[in-house]
Amino acid sequence: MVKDQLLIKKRREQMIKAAVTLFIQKGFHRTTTREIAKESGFSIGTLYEYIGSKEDILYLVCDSIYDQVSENLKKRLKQDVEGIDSLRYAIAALFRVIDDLQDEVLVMYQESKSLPKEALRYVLQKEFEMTELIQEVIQECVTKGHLELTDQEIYQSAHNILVQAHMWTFRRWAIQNKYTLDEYTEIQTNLFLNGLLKK
Amino acid sequence: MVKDQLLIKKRREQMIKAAVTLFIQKGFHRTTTREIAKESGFSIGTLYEYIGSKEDILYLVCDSIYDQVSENLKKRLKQDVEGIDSLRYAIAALFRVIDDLQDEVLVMYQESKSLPKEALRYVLQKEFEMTELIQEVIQECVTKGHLELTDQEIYQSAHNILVQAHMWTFRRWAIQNKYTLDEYTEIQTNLFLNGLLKK
Amino acid sequence: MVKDQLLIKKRREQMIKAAVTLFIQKGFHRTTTREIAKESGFSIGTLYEYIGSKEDILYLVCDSIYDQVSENLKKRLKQDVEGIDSLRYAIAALFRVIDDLQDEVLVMYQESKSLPKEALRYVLQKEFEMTELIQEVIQECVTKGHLELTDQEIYQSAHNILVQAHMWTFRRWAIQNKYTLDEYTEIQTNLFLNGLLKK
Amino acid sequence: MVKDQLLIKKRREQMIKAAVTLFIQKGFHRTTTREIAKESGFSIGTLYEYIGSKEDILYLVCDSIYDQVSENLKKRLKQDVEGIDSLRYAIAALFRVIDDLQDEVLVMYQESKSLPKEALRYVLQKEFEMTELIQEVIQECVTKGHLELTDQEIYQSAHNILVQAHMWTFRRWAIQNKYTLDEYTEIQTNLFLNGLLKK
DNA sequence: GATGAATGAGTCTTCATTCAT
DNA sequence: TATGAATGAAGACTCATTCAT
Repeated sequence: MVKDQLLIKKRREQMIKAAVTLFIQKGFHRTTTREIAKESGFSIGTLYEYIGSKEDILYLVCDSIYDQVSENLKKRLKQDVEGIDSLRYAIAALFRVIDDLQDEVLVMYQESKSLPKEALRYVLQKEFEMTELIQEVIQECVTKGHLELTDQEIYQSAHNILVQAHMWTFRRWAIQNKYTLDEYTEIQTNLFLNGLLKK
Repeated sequence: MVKDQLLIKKRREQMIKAAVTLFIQKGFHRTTTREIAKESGFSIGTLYEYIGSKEDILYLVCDSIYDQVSENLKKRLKQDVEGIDSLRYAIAALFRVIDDLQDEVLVMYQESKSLPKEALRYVLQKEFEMTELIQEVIQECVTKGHLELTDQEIYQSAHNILVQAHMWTFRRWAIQNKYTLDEYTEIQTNLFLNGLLKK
Repeated sequence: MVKDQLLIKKRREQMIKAAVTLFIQKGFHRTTTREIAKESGFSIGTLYEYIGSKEDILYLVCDSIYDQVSENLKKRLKQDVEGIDSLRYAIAALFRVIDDLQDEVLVMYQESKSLPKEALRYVLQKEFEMTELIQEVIQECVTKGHLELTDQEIYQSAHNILVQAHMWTFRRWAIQNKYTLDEYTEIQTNLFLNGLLKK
Repeated sequence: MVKDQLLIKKRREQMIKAAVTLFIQKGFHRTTTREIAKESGFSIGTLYEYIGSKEDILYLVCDSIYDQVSENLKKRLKQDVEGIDSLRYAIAALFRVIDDLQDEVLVMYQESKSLPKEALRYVLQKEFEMTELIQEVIQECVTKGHLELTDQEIYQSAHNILVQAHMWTFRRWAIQNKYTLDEYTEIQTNLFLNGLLKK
């Protein structure tokens, strides 16, 4: 196996990019390691200098996607917004991040089940942490008195919002030709908030 | 190919049952036709008397699941409930149906993407029709003045409800150990309705 | 896997014959499963209907050779010969059997080390049993008073005789162009016996 | 390719040592060049500065083992022993040398067949020369009248003795847990000589 | 002289599908 | 109708060897 850490990083990025492209087109199982190597720009031998098995690629892909989503989301959440708008803003931010990484997210949604058990657990953990980011924003709104929700409702709302973000990709056939991302964001935010605002 | 229609039906049901069991355990791609034949109780030769290719099995499975969900849901929706409760009732019914067919729904969620294009279109069409069932219930509430929603909101709400039903299965790792189906139903219904009721 | 036991036996015999031919020529590791299939007269797919892995073939080969050697030897040992001649006869019989199965024995000598652990143990056990056959003949001569040997000497003599039989194959480059099997048998018998006869 | 002869010698010795260790553990074919390089303490690139192909390593190993055995044996044979004892002594010396280089000898026994033809011939030549060393000792005993043997018997006896020495390694599973090297030496010497001494 | 990243031919093995019985 | 033996294309992965630095 190759030693140069920088090279490893570079090559793996090449692989991940190639893999996402191919997984989108044909799914994980129908994509061959040779195809990934070719799309990555190197030989099958070289591919295996950087991974141990085909499943490793799927893992790298999932891991990288989470990191990207997470990083981008955190970057956006830093903005200083107050009150109920902080939640509005968070939802919009999340939706936008997912929209930007649409293909990647879709791949992860469809293929992560093929991960070996241990890796799957790890990936689910990341999904959990992402949900918590949203949960915290909601919690803050509740704490500050802008929303009135039970703990269970907070927890479930966070999951709902995340799934609604993912929905934008995995149900694109039903949604994306109906409205733009901005419209979608507004509709979902309204549906969600109108019921939660104190009356 | 076999001609006796009754036999065809019987054999296909055997296959579908076997396939669902196996797809749940190992996914479509990791399940072999031989395994399906064995689990079905007949030989690989016989299997191919009733299907043309492995993908046909996946199609049969998906088709059958939709029919079951659809049929069960329609049965439940027949109940005569009035006003906003009709929607409450519809949500509960949907959630219950999905819960009953949990494994099947999960398989469809995870594997339908492997369907050949034509078959996928057909299956999505069924998903559409299912959404319309919910949409109609919402629409009725709006028409009758129990809810105030734009057309887009109606459309999106129907999708949301359906996805929330599916969520109960594909996010079970995060939800099913938190609350029972009844609790889940109540939480989701509250979150949804409290915002939609006229104030 | 194929069910018809008779067919399994037949196919495996084909495989074993093909494998011995090839292993002799190029050794186990340099022989591919495809070559074995081809030489056996069927496709690679069919080959794997009758074995689980390449190592299985080696095991089948070794097992079969032992059975052949053993069977042939036992057949020959049945002859009714008395006194010290029973030993002379046994040695000659053993040498002849090994000579008949020269290639097979050589393969086993050179390749059995590549057997997976468990299989190796099993094969060594068979080698042991074969040695015991010789040991018994010697023992009988001692018991009857034709030879005077300690237990250790009996044990070691049996091993020596067996190795001398194998030697005829694995040292053929030094021996077989010097004398015929009959001559070899006589020389070895003399060298061995002349020292053991009571003086 | 490197030119410094001293360095070549040093590097090759490192390689041989590493290779023997690994060949013992896993055999020639299952050992990779990378592993040999690593165990040798240098890179795969460096390895190929000192050899042309993997087979070269096997050749170096075999050649080196013969040289060691041969050298050690000759050293021991120098002792001044007279009469039949010279043969006793030679046998003991040979057995001891082989015992000292047990692993190496075993490797050679099991793997030399994988040598390319030309190299194999060369190695067999060395084996021949080694046999001749023993042959000479026996011949001397015959010439001096201590033993009475035909030429063929002399030739074969030398081979027998050598194979008995090797047997100590390749049949260790049956012998080494029965008696010590000294006991083994005594048994074999007795079995051999008692028949050859003039009566 | 030493390094180690890159290569790709070659290997074992799987599995959907066919077809004679 | 049912069976299951036969097929071979295709896939994951290995490893001896090269060569630019």
